[in-house]
Amino acid sequence: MGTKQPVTIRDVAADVGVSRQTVSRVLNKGPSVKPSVRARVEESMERLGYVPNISARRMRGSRSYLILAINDRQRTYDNWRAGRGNDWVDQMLFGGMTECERQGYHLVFELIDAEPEKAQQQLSKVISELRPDGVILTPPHSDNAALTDLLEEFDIAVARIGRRQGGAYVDVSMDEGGAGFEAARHLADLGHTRIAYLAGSPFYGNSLKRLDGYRDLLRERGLSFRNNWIGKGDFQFDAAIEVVKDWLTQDERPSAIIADNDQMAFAVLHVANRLGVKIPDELSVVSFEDTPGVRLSVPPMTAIRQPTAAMIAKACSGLIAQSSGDDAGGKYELPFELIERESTAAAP
Amino acid sequence: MGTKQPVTIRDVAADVGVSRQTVSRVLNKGPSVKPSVRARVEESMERLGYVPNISARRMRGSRSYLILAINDRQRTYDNWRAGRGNDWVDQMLFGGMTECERQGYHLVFELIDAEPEKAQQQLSKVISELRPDGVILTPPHSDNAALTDLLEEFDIAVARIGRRQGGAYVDVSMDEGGAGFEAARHLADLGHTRIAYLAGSPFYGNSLKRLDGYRDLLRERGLSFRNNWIGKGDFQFDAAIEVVKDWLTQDERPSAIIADNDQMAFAVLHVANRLGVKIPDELSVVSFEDTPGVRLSVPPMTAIRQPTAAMIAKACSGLIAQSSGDDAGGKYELPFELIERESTAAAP
DNA sequence: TCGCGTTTTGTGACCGGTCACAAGACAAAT
DNA sequence: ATTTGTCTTGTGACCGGTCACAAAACGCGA
Repeated sequence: MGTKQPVTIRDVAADVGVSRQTVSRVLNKGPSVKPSVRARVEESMERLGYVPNISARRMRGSRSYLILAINDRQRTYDNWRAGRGNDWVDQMLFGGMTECERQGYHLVFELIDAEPEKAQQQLSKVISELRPDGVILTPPHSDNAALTDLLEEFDIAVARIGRRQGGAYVDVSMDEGGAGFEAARHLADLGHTRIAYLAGSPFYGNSLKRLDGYRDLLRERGLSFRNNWIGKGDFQFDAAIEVVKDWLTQDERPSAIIADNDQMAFAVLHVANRLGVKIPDELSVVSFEDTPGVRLSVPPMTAIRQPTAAMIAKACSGLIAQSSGDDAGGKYELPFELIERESTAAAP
Repeated sequence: MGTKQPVTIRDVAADVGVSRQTVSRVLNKGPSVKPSVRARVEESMERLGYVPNISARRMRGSRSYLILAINDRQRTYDNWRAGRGNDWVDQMLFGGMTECERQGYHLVFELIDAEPEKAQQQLSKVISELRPDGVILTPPHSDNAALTDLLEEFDIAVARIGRRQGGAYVDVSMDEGGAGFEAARHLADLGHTRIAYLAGSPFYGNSLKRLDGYRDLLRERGLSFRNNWIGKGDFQFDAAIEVVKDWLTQDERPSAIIADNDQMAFAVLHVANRLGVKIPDELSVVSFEDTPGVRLSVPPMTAIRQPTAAMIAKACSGLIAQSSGDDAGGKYELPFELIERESTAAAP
């Protein structure tokens, strides 16, 4: 019905009796404003309910107050279609939004295809339309050099989730090695000495880091390391099934298994159930991926939880700092969380 | 490194040898452009890689090409903190993004507190900053009249998810009555005659609609309706536990239970398991909420799935149409899906 | 009191589009 | 050939901020 007109910077200027520029300076916390004037302007902004128009600021100004978060279209589609219930986006939303809001920014999500050609084209379009101050790349886009190159051309700050090395980017990752170490330590503390490890892929850096962490713990505790207790599961349910079946039918079977992702952890549950091996009484399981699946399994699984919300929040604050001119890049490694549920217990 | 300059409307105009306005007209698919000129402009836009700057369009123009989707902050926080893995946001993201992209729009998510005072204030701020063409209100905000009033004042189109009645708004909901009917029919078709119903809240309209649907089916099939087989679960796990315990320990117990939400469906599983009642052999269960929890339960549950992605997509297209001037409002009721899993079987 | 450097404030142009309106082109009618 | 009406195209102002630069006010020593 009504057509409420928004309050502009001119309204405030007129109200206080100063120029637009002075109001603008107060707004941007610029220097060279007499404290008494600043106070009067701030009071007026508050009283009139002035809120700067983000589009106008973007125009002549150099900042757009927008952070763009890029997600993989296919994965989002799969989550939607299969109803797998990965809550990655929820976590991003909460972490990113909270931080952006705190700093007067807005977070915009976009879906981009993983296929390199399409990805570049789509990103290029969104960039031109929105001209965000920073872009957050999530896996698998974090690894796409064509995208970072493109963003560099446009002189837009970049944050990559799950990467550590290279470039003047804001890289936010989790301490994967520490997670491998911690998962194993949790089991060792429970008295386990026969700890097997269902590895993901040797081509995936983070997977190797976790495996190293596991090895370190074994060494530190003086536990024997057996090569055939490193299973090649390749992140697949089916492949893991075979490996676990093999392990559990040996004479001396492991008393605990660490799985590099949730699908393989499910495989452990599946085989154990079939073979009548009780979890956690006879076999403990730790997953490296805390998706809803492992939280709701029977029994609910002890898992390493990736600090997704915190990582996105860090990415946002890093990007905002960078586009404000201060620092450039920055590498952050955030702590994980080991969530104890009911799939781990004292060694039999 | 590089500082790639974006292509502007003037670049295209100069390239083709026409005025800015003509290019603008082609861009907006306006009338009164000679076909030959239109073609040349389009070719030039394509060749130069021209993409209109959304901020600039917003300035003088009346459209911002932004749709704002409002989510409840608390619920998002809970999902994050508890890791419950509700994939609502995933679904919204996929459905909304896809539709917006198709029409050259962008979707922006914001978190708003449910508390009326805060909600108004926060929404007002975001509106002033972003000036979106439309806002999607999701529960519980759909029911907040203060918000719709506010948006009307600003002359911004509104879409409400999960509402049906009143106002010149785009209302998108699910056929709740049909869902209640269908859940019961699925069971009746399996030969069940003793179907109990764990009701949610009598203060929640959709809850009542579903209950009515259930009643209709019973009447249509000539099945006996028993008042004490309508359980007051109030959407709570604990309350449902008591009701179900009572039902399953009676002489003549129900052979099937419909639960108004996933928490209560879990309660059924829990009690049945404790009492040694086998699901689905001795008792069938249908849930009204298809969250990851019920998909991953043991056994996975048959459930009514809300078409969240489709609802948001519809909301977006409705808002875009409305802000383009055509229609106003519009009430849409989208079909649900009954997903058969392993918690329902032929009556014993 | 004056001069000079520093701090504070103001002015006009501008960002990249769209709006309102005017002007030009062209075909049909007079 | 002139008029009239419609279709097509162009012009200048403008949206709401920020930039670059100029002007005014102030502080302080000579």
